[in-house]
Amino acid sequence: MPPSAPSPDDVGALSALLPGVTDGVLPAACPSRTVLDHVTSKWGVLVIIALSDGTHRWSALRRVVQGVSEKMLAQTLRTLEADGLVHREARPVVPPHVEYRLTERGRGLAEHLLPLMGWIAQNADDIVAEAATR
Amino acid sequence: MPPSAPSPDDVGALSALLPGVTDGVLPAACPSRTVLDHVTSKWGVLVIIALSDGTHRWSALRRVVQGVSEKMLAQTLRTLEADGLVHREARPVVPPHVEYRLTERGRGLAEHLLPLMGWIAQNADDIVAEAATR
DNA sequence: CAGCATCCCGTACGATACTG
DNA sequence: CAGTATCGTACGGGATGCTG
Repeated sequence: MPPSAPSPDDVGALSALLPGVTDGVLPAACPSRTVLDHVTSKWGVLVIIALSDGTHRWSALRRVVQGVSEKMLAQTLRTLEADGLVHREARPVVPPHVEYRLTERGRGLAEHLLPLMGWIAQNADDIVAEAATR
Repeated sequence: MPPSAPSPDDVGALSALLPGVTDGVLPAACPSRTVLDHVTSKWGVLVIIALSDGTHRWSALRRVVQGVSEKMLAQTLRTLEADGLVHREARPVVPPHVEYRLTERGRGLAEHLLPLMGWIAQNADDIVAEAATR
């Protein structure tokens, strides 16, 4: 298969929609894919959403993000922390008191996730109702 | 919001950020969670992004969304189709010719995913570089 | 070309128990 | 209170082969 085959279809307008981001293709092994996987991990979006209104303690996060296990909450927070999206602050008191909040970078991301969540919440009822009929 | 209101951290300002969406909690079993799971499934975001610049054939999608297997591409497309986000059109010719495009609803969703992808693409290098040092 | 069926494996995930 | 440690399983998801 000749790599020079100029097909007007496969080199779409993606590059125009995501300027400087793609050359008409979404590469498998690239930093964007890694970050996307972290963010769209099972609990990533929900944790970031939960933190977008300010600082929360571990126990508060467990209550807000309903259904998350201790293990997964910890793992998700570790990943987001390593990515510089979440800041962890532990106060050396007894009993322990640990707070989590978004970093500057995390807030930048949340600015995109909040509208997305809003859209989903507005359309979810219609979508699942429709999907149930098939 | 009146400052006199005793907001003890667990009833956060989430409700204000996502008006009418949450009462300070992100419920486990609800339509929003279902749709979120569909969209943030491993290939959901990428397929929608790939379709945001117009109609694409099956084979084109496989080329654009690099790394996706036939099975997962099919499964993702079925789910998105059932959710009314993607439209499938098969032309009864030999050999088969099947086209996919976003529905109106799907375009509404893409309007939120594109900026998100843009942000990720811009920040991914820094994030991955930083995360590697830990 | 577009895709389903089948097999099979790794790991993501949850439940439980334990600790600083 | 805020986690780790350990274990077991379900399921996501890849590889292959077959079909309309």
